[in-house]
Amino acid sequence: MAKQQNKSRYAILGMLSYGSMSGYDIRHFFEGIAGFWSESYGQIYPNLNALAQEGLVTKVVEERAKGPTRHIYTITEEGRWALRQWLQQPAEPVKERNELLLKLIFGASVNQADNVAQIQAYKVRMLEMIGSYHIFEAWQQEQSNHDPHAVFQLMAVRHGLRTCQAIVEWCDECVALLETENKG
Amino acid sequence: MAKQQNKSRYAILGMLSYGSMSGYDIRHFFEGIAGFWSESYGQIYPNLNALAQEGLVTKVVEERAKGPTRHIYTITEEGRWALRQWLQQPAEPVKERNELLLKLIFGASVNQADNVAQIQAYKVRMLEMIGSYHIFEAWQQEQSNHDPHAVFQLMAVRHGLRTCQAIVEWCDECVALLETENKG
DNA sequence: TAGATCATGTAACCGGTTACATGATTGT
DNA sequence: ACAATCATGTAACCGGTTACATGATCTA
Repeated sequence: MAKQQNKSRYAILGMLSYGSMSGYDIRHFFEGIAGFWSESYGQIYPNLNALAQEGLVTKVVEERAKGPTRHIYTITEEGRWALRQWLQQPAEPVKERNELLLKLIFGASVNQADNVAQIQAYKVRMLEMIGSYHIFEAWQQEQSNHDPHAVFQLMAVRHGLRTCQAIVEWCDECVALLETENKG
Repeated sequence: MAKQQNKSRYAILGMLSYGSMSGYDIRHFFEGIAGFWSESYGQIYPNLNALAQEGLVTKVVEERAKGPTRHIYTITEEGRWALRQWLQQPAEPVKERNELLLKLIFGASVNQADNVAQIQAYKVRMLEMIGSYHIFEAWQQEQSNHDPHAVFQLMAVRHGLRTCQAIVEWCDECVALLETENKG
């Protein structure tokens, strides 16, 4: 059980529920959504073919006067059904594997400076992400309010903001912790 | 570049920097640390052998009167050096793939109730994790204060606590967001 | 004219999980 | 007697990334 997951399938299917698009478009959406999901071409194109063969999506080759040919995929009724089915299953917990945390619990093997550097770098990355989340949030707010996907995208952004902010505070706590440790 | 990572190697090496132990012990530590890292036997035992062949660890078979034989591994000086080398490299950012968030951005395809259920289940899991973090925190506080690893373990726990708490707040925000959406 | 972007795809590789096999010991 | 835990290991599988191949078009 819990075998044969292939979440890429559903990530692709879900994107096509937004509207018809190409594999290239799908890739870009996830790149833009900054953080919580990623898909590589090596996963997208083969899955798109499989999905088409199973009748969950249809494919139209768009020959254009200028620019390379685009393969536009459209979700079918069966596809929407399969997506809904998956959406209703409880999301399985993320198996985290946080390298920073792993390095930190072995922190006794290195200097305090090494540990602080590691934490500071993490904090910088979080601040950068907060910045891009803010940009997305602002951009999204001034978009059409009638977009049914808007609320859900806002949720994703808020998730990123809240967790990143929590981690920034945690970074400060850690550095303080190391400093008192060194003094006492 | 960035190829050939195999973080399991270093997770194992790091554990052995705490003290000599068996593959079974290593597995259990990560299970207990609740959340931020996991290792399976299918990864531990082969890696332990490879590490031994490279001279980064040594192996002693402990024949016991009672109970199965244990293979106790000890980190060598070369092993400590390799570990330190890795610890000093900046931790590469976690590639998140959060299924809950993925499901949520496709939330327009299902009922409000489905989305709320998904979020509530997530919240429950977070509250459970907060509970186990609190237990670990309390247990750890009353342990020997002279353990050089204690601060670092505390950091890991604090990380878990802060992020989980942030997510709990986020869950409430999301449910509120959905409710106003439905009314307005 | 060189480099970035658009666009599709495949092959190789690999980290990691799951499931299975085996067997002793301890607790109920 | 049965289940759980202790303990080590392997084989199969697979999801996913990286790197490579190809070629058009747009821009500096």
